[in-house]
Amino acid sequence: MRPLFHPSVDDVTVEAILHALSDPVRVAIFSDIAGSNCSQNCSNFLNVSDKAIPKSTLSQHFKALREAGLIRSERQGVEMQNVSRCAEIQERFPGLIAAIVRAHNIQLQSKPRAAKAPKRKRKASK
Amino acid sequence: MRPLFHPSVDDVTVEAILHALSDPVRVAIFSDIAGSNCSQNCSNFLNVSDKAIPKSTLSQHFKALREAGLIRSERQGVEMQNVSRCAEIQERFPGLIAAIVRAHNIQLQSKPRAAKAPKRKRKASK
DNA sequence: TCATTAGTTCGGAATAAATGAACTATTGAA
DNA sequence: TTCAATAGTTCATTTATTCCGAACTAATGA
Repeated sequence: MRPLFHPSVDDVTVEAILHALSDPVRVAIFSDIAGSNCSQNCSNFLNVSDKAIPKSTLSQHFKALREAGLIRSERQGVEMQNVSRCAEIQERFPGLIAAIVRAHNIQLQSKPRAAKAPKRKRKASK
Repeated sequence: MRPLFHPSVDDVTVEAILHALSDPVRVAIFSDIAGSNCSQNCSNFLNVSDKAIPKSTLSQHFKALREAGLIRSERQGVEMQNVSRCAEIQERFPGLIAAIVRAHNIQLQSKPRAAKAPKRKRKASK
């Protein structure tokens, strides 16, 4: 199997980071990984934000985080260990990750139930 | 014409903000609006990041910024004036917007030419 | 070797974004 | 008032992304 791609920190873009963390599942996963000092495997997140997530979808979410430069994934035996790359990103974009994680926590506290983005209110005419 | 929708600051989500600013055109527009103290109309941005943007697309970008709670748009005569809602968001998510704008500026300085995702195989000159 | 576990990749359906064309609102001039 | 110009929005169609079940790969242990 080809090795997983990890961008150099110099190739990491703000856009990619924001896009990766603009998904409620991914920001929850990343926030968890970044907040723990030990590495986390994927299967720990088969249930995030109170709903089951298919493992193929989970895998894509991890890929998005990885290719945005937010995490580093390394196979360790039969499972994958994921650690955050906060320290590197902090050097390139000081305060960015911390501010996002902090804002995410504030939101969790203010709205314990609804963490989703505002959906379209209008019904499609077709 | 139905009035433009602006979410209450309490309904603003981190996800929506990050999603809105994960697009290179939108973050450029927002950064410009947030950095200037006078309001800006849409047409000022028909050329952003060295490429022409169709006005229908621009309109959608402004809508995205507006519905994420990042800007407030008000018609003034024949044109639309846009101001940032940084102050409100700062109260809800302290430091978030500032960190993103700062990171965006850092990226502009480090890569004055390529602001897009790293698709092409270009030698990284570090 | 085979079974199990953990994750990736593939392919098609569902969803979202980009944009030319048509439309709406406001202003100013005739 | 009527017409033209300007500034944006909305619609409809094309294009790109995302989701997720099924099939696949890699490591481990019996």
